[in-house]
Amino acid sequence: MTTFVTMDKLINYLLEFGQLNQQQIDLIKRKAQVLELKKGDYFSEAGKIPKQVAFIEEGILRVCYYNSEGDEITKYFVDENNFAVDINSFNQKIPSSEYVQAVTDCTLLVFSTESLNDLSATIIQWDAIIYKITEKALVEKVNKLSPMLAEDAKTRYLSFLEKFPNLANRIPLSYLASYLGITQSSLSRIRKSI
Amino acid sequence: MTTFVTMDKLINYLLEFGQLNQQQIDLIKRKAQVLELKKGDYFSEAGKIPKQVAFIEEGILRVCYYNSEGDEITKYFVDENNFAVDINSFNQKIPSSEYVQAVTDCTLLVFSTESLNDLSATIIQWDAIIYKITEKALVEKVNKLSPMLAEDAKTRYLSFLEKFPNLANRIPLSYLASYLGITQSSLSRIRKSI
DNA sequence: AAAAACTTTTGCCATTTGGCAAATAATGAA
DNA sequence: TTCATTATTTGCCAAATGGCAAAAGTTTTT
Repeated sequence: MTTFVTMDKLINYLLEFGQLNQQQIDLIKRKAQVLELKKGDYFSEAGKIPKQVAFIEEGILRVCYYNSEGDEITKYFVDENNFAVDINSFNQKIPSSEYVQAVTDCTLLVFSTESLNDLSATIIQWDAIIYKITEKALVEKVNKLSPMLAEDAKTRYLSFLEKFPNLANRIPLSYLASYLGITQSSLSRIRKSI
Repeated sequence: MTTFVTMDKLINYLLEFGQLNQQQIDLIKRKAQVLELKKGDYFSEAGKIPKQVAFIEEGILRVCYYNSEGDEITKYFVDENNFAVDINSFNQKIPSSEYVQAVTDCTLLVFSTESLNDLSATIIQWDAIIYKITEKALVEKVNKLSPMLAEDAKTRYLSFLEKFPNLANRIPLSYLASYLGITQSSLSRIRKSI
C-alpha cells in the first residue's frame, strides 16, 4: 500500500539550507520514494554497503550496533525531519557496522544513490545543501554525545527528557538504556527515583 | 621568535583531500601564519567568536568546557596533522562555549577568517577540500565518542591507549580522566590494576 | 477471555566509581 | 641541590551501577 505523502516536511527542511525553485522541488519529489516501515522493521543491515538515504517524515528510527561484549547498543535515535544514513559507509562505499531499525511505525522518503547523483548533477545547489545538512547533523551528534560522558546516568536521563520530551514515552526502555550507557534495570530505578 | 617551518605536514594533509598545483600550494603557505604555543597557553577562549583555525604541525591541543557542576571537562584532544576549531561557532559566528589549550608545546599554522575567504575565492577546489576534511573530522569524533558510553571506564582507558599509544604519556592524568568521564583517582586506580 | 510474548520493575548482592584528604612522587624554579 | 609547586597515588567509606533472576505489568495473539 502506498500512502499519499505530501513531502512537505522534506521540502521545508531542504529549503532551510538553500533556495529551490518549483521545478527543482518537483524533481526532488519525483526522485524520493515513499517507504513505510512497521515497528521493528529494519531499514538497513550491518555488513552491507548502504545504498540509500532516508528522510523521516513520520516516526523514529534507531541506529545500532553490537559492542565487543555482544550487547546491542543504540548509537542514536533519529526522528521526524531528519535524514538517516551511515555517512561514512555511504560515502566510502564500505560495509556498515551499524544497522537501522524502526522504533515506531515510520514513513520514510528514500533516495537511492542514483537518485542522489541525478539530483547532484541537475540541481546546482544540491551538493551545498547536502553538505550543510550533513555538517549540521554531525555537529549535533557530537554535541549530544560529548556532555553525556561528563555526567552521571540520572543527569543523562534528565537531559534526554528535556531535549526529547516526546521521545521518551515512544521508546522501549531497553533501547533508551543502551543509548544512555546504562542497564535497563538501572534506568528503571533512576526513573522511579524521580 | 619565528621558527622556520616547512609546512610540509599541512600541504601533505591537504593533498589527501584534493589536488593542488604549486602555485596554489605557495598561496596557502603564504596565508598560513606560524604560531608557537607553550604548554598551558590558550589558543582560543570560551565566550569569544573564533576568528581563526589552527592546523597542528607539532604538539597536542585539548578542547575544554565547564560542565554544569563547574568541573573542567576535556571534550577531546587534537594532535599533529589535524585542524582545531569549534566548527559550529566558527561557521555561525557565535561565541564559543569551548576553549582550546596547549597540552604540550605546539607549533600551529593559523588561518584567519579573511585568509580562508581569500583561499576559498582563489582556489577552486578549496571549499570541497575543507568540506571533506570537516566531514571526516566530525565522523571521527562521533566514532570516538559513541563507543565510550557503552563501555566501562577500564575499557575506555584501554581503547584510548590502543588508539593513541603515543598520547597517554604526554597528557596529564587529570585531562585524560575528564576526557574519559571519570575522576582522576579512579583513573589512577584503573591504571594500577593493569 | 485466556494464553503467550514481551516489557518493566524489583530484590539481593557484587563491583565500580566518586568524594575527600593525606601521603608520595615528580617537576620546575631559585 | 633544595625548596616550592604540581601531579599522582592511596586509604577510607559512601554512592552509583551492574548482574541475575523472579515478579509484576502490558501488549498481542489466539
